[in-house]
Amino acid sequence: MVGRPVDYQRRSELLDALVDYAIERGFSELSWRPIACILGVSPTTLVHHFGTKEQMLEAILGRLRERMFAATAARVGDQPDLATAARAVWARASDPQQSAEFRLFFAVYGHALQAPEKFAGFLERVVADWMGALCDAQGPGVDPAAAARAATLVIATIRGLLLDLLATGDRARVQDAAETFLATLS
Amino acid sequence: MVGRPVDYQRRSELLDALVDYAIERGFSELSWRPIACILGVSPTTLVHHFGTKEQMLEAILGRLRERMFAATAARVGDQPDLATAARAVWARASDPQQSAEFRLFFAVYGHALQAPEKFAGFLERVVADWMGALCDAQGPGVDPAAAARAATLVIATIRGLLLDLLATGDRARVQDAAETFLATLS
DNA sequence: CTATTTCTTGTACAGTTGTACTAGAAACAT
DNA sequence: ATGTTTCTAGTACAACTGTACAAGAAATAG
Repeated sequence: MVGRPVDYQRRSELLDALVDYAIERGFSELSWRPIACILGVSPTTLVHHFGTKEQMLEAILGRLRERMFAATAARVGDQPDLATAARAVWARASDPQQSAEFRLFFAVYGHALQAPEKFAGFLERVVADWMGALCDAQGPGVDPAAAARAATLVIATIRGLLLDLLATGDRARVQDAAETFLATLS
Repeated sequence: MVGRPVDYQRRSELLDALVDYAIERGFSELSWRPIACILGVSPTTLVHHFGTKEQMLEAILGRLRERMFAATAARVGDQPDLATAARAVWARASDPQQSAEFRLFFAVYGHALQAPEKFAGFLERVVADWMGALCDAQGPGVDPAAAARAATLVIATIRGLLLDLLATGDRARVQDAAETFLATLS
């Protein structure tokens, strides 16, 4: 006998709702009961689909990373060089519509830095994913070390400026600095 | 009658121990009982000196900021220009001995971005403090807008590179990028 | 139909959380 | 010494945490 088949789509839909919830309410508000209440299901249902809370967190971070990386990698992939790729990344990152998403991103980042064992998957990819995309954007002819150097600087500067923008909301000053930086790339 | 005087020094010593504890154990492990256990006092003693947990957090963040800013501002103040000031800041920030401190810093930063009301004091100063110091380092003769632009970029790049270094541990690549950036300042 | 497995829910339990309360010890002014 | 205030500790409590368990409904294969 086979029995009722596992409903992977159900889990995937719940996971998307979980990520939305995390973006809205914040990383520190991830408890079974409040989440279940908002999603309109019972806590047991979430436990059934995601196992332990740690596994749920891992699933949320994975899906969040997929979403964020896919949204920017799509823009970066088509760009001819590093400068325009960096502009595309900054354009999306500094978009007010994405601010909640990036606030969650930095909350997870900070949390991960204080519990590296639990967030090894996140920490391994949080830089590497973008490094790959931004090195590719520079074309095959560039010296690998120089490409890595440039990509590292682009990632760091954009993230640092984003930290500033999200903390202060001083868009004029931060955007001014961003354009100064982006101008040095071309 | 006057009664027993308030022991401010006692509170200050406890606060320093609290900051040490937070740096060691992490921002998410700040509960009365575990802290009290490590400090060798009763939870009630902490409640007596710091009131509510929210007030304790505020006190910890304030003392942490004092410590970190004092340690770097001392180095920055004596520097003749922005380039050497930035080098001094980066030298301290990337020092492995300070890694736990900065891990806590970014954990708080991420947490604050998702609860701005609760961490208004932190968010107001997290950029402004350094902006002031780094604008001063450029001397009085520089155009204020240009100075703000340069200071913003220095803060953002250093923090972004630090995020990378703490996440990946790839000191060679990050230090390489840092030197490239610092070279553009002079 | 039956058997089997998944899905969902409600309940229960032990551990942790912040904090209020009580009470004694300690330190001051008079 | 007395009165008053702070300091410290112990206890208690209600809320919340993750998660285990039991039971019914739903979906499949035979």
